[in-house]
Amino acid sequence: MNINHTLNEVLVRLFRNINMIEERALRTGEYKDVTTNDMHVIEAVGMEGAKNMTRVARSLEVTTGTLTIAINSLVKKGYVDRTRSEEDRRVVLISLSEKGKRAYLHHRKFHEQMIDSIVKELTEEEQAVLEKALTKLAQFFQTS
Amino acid sequence: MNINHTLNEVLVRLFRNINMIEERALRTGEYKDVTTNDMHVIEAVGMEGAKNMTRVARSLEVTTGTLTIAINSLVKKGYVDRTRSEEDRRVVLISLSEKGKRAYLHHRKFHEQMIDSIVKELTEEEQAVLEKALTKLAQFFQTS
DNA sequence: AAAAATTAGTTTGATAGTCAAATTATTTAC
DNA sequence: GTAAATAATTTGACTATCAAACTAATTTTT
Repeated sequence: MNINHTLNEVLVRLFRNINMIEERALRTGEYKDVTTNDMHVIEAVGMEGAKNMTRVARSLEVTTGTLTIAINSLVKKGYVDRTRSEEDRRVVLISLSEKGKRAYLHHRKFHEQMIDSIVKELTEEEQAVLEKALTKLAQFFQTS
Repeated sequence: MNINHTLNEVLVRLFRNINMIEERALRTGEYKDVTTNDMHVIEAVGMEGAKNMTRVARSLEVTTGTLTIAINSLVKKGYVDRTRSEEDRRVVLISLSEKGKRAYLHHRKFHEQMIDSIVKELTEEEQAVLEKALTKLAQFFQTS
């Protein structure tokens, strides 16, 4: 009961504030103009060369219309390059610009620091336990 | 490295999908018309009698203008009652209607089930580790 | 090879959520 | 009793989202 209560408190606070928290941590210096949403798009576009709109939209679980709007803004801000495919001229290829790649790595570093700050306090056994618990949590969400 | 990677994967997935997931779980039956945002407002209004706009807005970290919009919608949907204070007629008091209270409890039950489904799979030692890790995570967010 | 169907992406029209700044109504301070 | 402060709402602007209409290009059918 007590542990449940504490866990619930922590989880509720994390869930409620997660976007705000992450945004606050990420929107610094060079990346002031990147929203959390922009960052998710940047992550989905990824570092491994160009992807088409449909593929990225599907991975983000939004419509291509929604992605078009997001990409318009990211192109204007200079994080994403957009070109038409030569093989199939219906297809639009999007990829990260140099600035976009820097933002991607900045974001990834934030995540790595976050994980490190947790893991470094735990023994190996404890780490294994944590992994098990989080996997359970992810499963709960997938099936409910 | 390996554990770090797994932890990152799980956390990233949880963070990215948290709103969608919670919304899907909550918008059922009687509560089809409640958005995640509505639910956060309902939670902030709470069960312990009337609160004024400024107080609730501050606890949600939004402007009172934003809260006014949200409350307009929740009043229209029947989840929140709005009255003017008699002592100070500038003040607007908001509280949960009966329907609002039911929605609040529905939401809390979701969280409790979630916590139970995690905790019941873990030994007491394991529970302690999870709590420790999540507390660290919350601390990381508070200081970064 | 022309017409029809499909596919990729954009645009449009609608809704929700957000903020800053202007406005209204009321209370407090001098 | 006027001025200042406070509480809330309204306004105007922006982002995010979807479904549906639309445009352009490719593939399939006949």
